[in-house]
Amino acid sequence: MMETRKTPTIQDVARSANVSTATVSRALSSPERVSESTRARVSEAIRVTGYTLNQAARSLRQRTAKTILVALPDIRNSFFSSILDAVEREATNRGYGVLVANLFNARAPAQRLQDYMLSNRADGLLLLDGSLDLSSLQTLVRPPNSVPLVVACEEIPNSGFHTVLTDNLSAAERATRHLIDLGHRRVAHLLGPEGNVVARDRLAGYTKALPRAGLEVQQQWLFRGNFDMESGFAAAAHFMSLSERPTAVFAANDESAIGFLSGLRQHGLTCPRDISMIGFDDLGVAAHYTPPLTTMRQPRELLGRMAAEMLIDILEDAEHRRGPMRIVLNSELIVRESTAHLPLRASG
Amino acid sequence: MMETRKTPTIQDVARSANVSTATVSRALSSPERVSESTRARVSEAIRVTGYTLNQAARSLRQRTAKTILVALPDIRNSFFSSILDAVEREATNRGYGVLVANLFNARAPAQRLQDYMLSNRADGLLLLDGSLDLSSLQTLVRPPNSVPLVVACEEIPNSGFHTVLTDNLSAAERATRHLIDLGHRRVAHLLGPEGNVVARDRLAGYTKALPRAGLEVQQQWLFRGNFDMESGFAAAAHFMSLSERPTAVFAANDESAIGFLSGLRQHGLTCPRDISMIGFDDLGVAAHYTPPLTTMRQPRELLGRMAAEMLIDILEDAEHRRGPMRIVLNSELIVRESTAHLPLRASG
DNA sequence: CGCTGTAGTGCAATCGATTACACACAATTG
DNA sequence: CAATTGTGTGTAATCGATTGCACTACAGCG
Repeated sequence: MMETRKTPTIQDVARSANVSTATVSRALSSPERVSESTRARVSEAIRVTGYTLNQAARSLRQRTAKTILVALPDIRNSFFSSILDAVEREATNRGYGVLVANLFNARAPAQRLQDYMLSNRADGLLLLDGSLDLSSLQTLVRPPNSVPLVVACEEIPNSGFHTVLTDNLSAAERATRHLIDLGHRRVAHLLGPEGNVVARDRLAGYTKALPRAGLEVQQQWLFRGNFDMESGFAAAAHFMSLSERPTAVFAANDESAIGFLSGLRQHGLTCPRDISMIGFDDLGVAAHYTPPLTTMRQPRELLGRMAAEMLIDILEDAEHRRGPMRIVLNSELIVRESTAHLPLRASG
Repeated sequence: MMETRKTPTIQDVARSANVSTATVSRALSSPERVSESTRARVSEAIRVTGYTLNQAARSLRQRTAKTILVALPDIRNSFFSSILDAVEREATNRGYGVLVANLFNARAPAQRLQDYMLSNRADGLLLLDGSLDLSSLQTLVRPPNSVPLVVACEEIPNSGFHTVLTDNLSAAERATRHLIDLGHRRVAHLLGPEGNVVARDRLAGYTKALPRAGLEVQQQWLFRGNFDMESGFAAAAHFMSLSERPTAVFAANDESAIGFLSGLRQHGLTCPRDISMIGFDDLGVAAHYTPPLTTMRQPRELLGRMAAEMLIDILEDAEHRRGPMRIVLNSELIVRESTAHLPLRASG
């Protein structure tokens, strides 16, 4: 057989098919420009030589890596890993690779992203973290760098970046109203991380729902949280120390809701007997928690897919002058067993 | 300022520093080979021009992508996303990018990996999935392809591949013994997916522990499972249909354990009052489940880190003739509240 | 002084694909 | 029939960095 000690190149294919390298290249990337018979010869030669494209060479010439960079605050977070999953699917379908950058505890996140993008390793950036410095992102996005960027899940205010997210404010309002509709009047909110835009919107939704029911926002019923179980767990201790305790809590996300319930359990309280709890996200575990968690389901798969679609559309359409795009997806109330009518409560 | 309409290249830097491109390149990759003063001039020129390396060009020349490919069965699975997290950390520290390939439901997984690897997009493959076809992997690993490969978490029997995993068999044995030590004599096992090596080892550990306590393996106490919550949930229904019910279950992983408990709850049974349950993995949610889950903790972060280390070590040491490496990490029993002494049970 | 060794640098080839341009030939048109 | 258009292919430049080889200058040595 062929005595190819090295990876076969397009040259080898050309030789084997008795055509020029230009023809081989064209047969690969624009088959319609090559005659039927030549195409067949090239295909056969590729088979015989076992040729595979050298992506580095193509990238160098075309200034395109066929790769997107997904930057996320924390891969371990089940919410983000679902998104990543959807993004990877869509990207793969469209022939793109997915490079991941975990920003959690990273030293200079913006710098890292910049290095990645400017070194031609990725063609576009999908940012799932709203906490980055606006000005360094703008440096990236504006000429001469002109990095294609889509922000998903989170949002960067006043940035004009393309964005895909869910209706956090209105969903939070609906979540809160769900509790109110069940008769609860003392409704607390377990906050997301300070400074986080999503957390801010969910708080805003909560804040908006209360007065509509004639209720007031009470500062001591805004529990500090951080989107993770530990912070929810800690908030439960705070809850216990309150003289006048809420009968329902709207948690900024499922993880913190679960942490909170876990903390409550330590103190002998049970959900929904002693307290109603609604979360946000509908993580996989929400349906199987004890009790199954009422929550606002975010369409994670859709969100990830649309974000990837948007970014790749931008990449493949060099003339994207259609202005900033913004897609808002709707969340859905999933009622399970962690919320109950107030009158149904046995006294604690 | 500089009227650079295009990304500055090493040529621009060379011109600005008044040296040759060769010198600039050396200043970047082997600074000790360049004089102090030149080095300073180059640094300054890089600053002035805003130069960033074109990774594609370097890859082409050096036949190195500075990237590893991580292939996993399902990113959404919290276990794998933790591993991915650790891998990403380690890779980043060592200057490598991480490309992810989600194999879940993928059409031709082996083919996809091969395409990735042979197209010079990644230098090495970190495989977190043991279900791939051995022969296609061997094609990849053996000359002339010679793709550096490390298998982690799972294992591919008789493959001779480098492997990092945990002591599944002995850990499963300890888990089972924990239940036995608590006085349980009717101990069931919620299986992992059929054909999965890890699941097989955990079953083997379970099978080994029983006779040591004078117990027999009962076929009807081996519940079908699939490492996910849904399968655990379904297994609970099967459990309920049993005439003689076990008093304790060792689940092949936490997810299925949670699904099982969730199913049990639907039937009015409570853990640990009616049944003791031990899981495997110690997912984040295990500590905050109701009840907090007793489980075998796998050192996920360590495992991910070591796997990445091993792979990158191999990549950077071309002469790795030291034979197949195999690292086995120990799992740790974490006792929480889902397991209880048999005598302490109130009758169901 | 002449010889050798070494540090520092430059020249130019190279990695493997893409693509602008040129060209040959066939088909179509006025 | 000449001119024009179109189709299919080849030649060679190009992308941007790395690196083998050659060279200079100077230090150390006998």
